[in-house]
Amino acid sequence: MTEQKTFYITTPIYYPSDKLHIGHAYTTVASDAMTRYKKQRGYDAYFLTGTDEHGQKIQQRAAEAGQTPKEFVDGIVAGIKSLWELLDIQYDDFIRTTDERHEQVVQQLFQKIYDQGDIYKSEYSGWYCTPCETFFTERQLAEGHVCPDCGRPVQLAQEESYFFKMSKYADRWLEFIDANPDFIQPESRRNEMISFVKQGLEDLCVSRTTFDWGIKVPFDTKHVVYVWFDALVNYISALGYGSDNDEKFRKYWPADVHLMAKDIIRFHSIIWPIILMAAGIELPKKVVAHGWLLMQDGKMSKSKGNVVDPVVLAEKYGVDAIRFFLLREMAYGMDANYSEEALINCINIDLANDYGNLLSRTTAMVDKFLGGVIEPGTEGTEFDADLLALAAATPENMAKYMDKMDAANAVAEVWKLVARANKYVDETAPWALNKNGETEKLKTVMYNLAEVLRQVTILISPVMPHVADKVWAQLGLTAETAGSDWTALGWGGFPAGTKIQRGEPIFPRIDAEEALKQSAEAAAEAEVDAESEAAVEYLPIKPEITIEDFEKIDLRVCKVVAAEKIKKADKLLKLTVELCGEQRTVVSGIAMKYAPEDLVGKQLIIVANLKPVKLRGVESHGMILAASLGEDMQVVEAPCTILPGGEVR
RNA sequence: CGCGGAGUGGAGCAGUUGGUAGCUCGUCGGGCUCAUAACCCGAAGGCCGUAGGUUCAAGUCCUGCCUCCGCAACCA
Repeated sequence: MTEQKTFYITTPIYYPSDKLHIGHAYTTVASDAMTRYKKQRGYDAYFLTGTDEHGQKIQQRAAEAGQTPKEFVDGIVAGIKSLWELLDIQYDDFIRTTDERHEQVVQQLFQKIYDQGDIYKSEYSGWYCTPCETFFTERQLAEGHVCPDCGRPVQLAQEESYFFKMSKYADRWLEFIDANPDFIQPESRRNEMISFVKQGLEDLCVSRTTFDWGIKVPFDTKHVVYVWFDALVNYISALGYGSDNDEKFRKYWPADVHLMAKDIIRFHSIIWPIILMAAGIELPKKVVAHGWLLMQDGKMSKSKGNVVDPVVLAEKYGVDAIRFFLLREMAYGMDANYSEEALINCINIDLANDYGNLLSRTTAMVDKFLGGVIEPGTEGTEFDADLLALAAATPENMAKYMDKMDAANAVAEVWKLVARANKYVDETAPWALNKNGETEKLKTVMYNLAEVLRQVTILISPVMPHVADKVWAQLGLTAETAGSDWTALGWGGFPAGTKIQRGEPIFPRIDAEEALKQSAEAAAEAEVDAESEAAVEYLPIKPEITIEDFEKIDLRVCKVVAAEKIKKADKLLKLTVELCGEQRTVVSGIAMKYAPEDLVGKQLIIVANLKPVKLRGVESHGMILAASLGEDMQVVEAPCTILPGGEVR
């Protein structure tokens, strides 16, 4: 007896510092649909998702919320799990990097790689620029051995760190990629990664000492393991790698697909494989990057966040519709535009008009013409063959794309069959057959339509897990009689003599105008909320200083005589200001709010005795004062009755 | 020259290994009446960003340029 084939798919583990958005939902829904599809085809499919809970940002966020990091992530993880429940995500395991089973494996791997000499303690971390608080490698330094950012001298500084010898594996990586052309998908990403590695791989710093919310380096507990090293290991730790019970690891590894958005392909296609190489573990079979869901008017913002909150969408339009839309719209490997209008369109056209309506008209005709009973007739029509041929080919057509992780085209193939069936209704004109008493033909036509509906519903149920039950109810079937996997797809599987049960439309059309109006109102409300929320986000008051401290700061009135944008810098303006009878140049980060011409002639306040610094190549002698709260910002204008040079205190 | 992506009929997109430019929506005209104002057919509408090059043949390969969009950097 042959063993059941396995299929192991993963999403990235999500970073719970914020609410998840619809992009995360896409990755997860796609993985879920793929898993269900593989199960339908008889695979032993295993689907892993989870959360990546360590790191400085989490530590900070927790501190802000007045919680321990663990308390903080526990709260968010609960939210993520309920979102997945809402979206009907059936994961087989949910790993958290704070799970003990995970931490053990990370430490074990880190130790192993260290023991074999591929992780080493660095004697020096590099050249340190104190004002910039940044380390640089020899190569990054600017001409004259100075800081590439500010141009000031750098010191040879020692920060103890552990490094992973990635460089050593670059050639092996390239060979591997060469031998496995399908490893990185789509191909454009593959090329990108190859050229990245060919530029030369640096050893990777894999430990941190500046915070402690992480997994301790086993042999040097001052250090915590770098979050990506930590996170990537989840794909095997979740399977019990290196534990007493590594049965799942032996069964499912190597993973068939690591699915993710394009921004983290580098970690998955370069760092992760090299960690595995170093550890002597087999590499995954495929790393697939999908595109981003772009918001209609730019990127997602907090105030709009509410509108694209998957929870809100799912409640408003239904989980099946959201899942269908996500998978149908996102072209393989490309970015897609999200808009609520597109979502509504997709629901009305594909689901309501094409699929839902096919069910309605079929059940209506069976009801009216045949007393509600579906059974094949003894006579067919000249149009049957074409319909049956497409129905027979559709599963394979769909599979061709599905197996490439191209859900959008896979769905499109199924929809060709839906469209064909609608056309078939027109061609055969059952109402005419009814009128002419051609009952046998009529029965055949209706049977064929019902059978197409059954097939389509089975094929699409990995994408829309709830739809089948609704369709079966109207067709007079159950999950058992209709079948649920590919073995049920043979033509003629529809039980003859079934009595149908007409019902309400499964996908009612949506009044786009009305729905969008509602959303606009909700968005406006959310914006108000966001604003009041933003108002609450005051920066904390800094520690007390003395009047002597304050007197060190020399604030002066100055007059702007010239202003221009600094190229290659979105936020910077170069101002020429006059004070005390002299002119000086100041760089100010206000270009997002002010055009150069807005400022000329204005009297502003300058910190006059600030040490000069070079920004984007321009020397800045001082700092212009500006008031800000959140996104809002305005320069502080000085009274025009005081001449430039007048002091402010 | 920071990294990357994109420029195809009104809108949103497909176009695999180069060989008559397709799909969905919208528009117009027609058909049907079973159905969720749904379904079916037909039509109009494209110098495939631009300038060159390779080729018998280029949306598809090569080079330059233009425009747009993300990310990074910049906030003294």
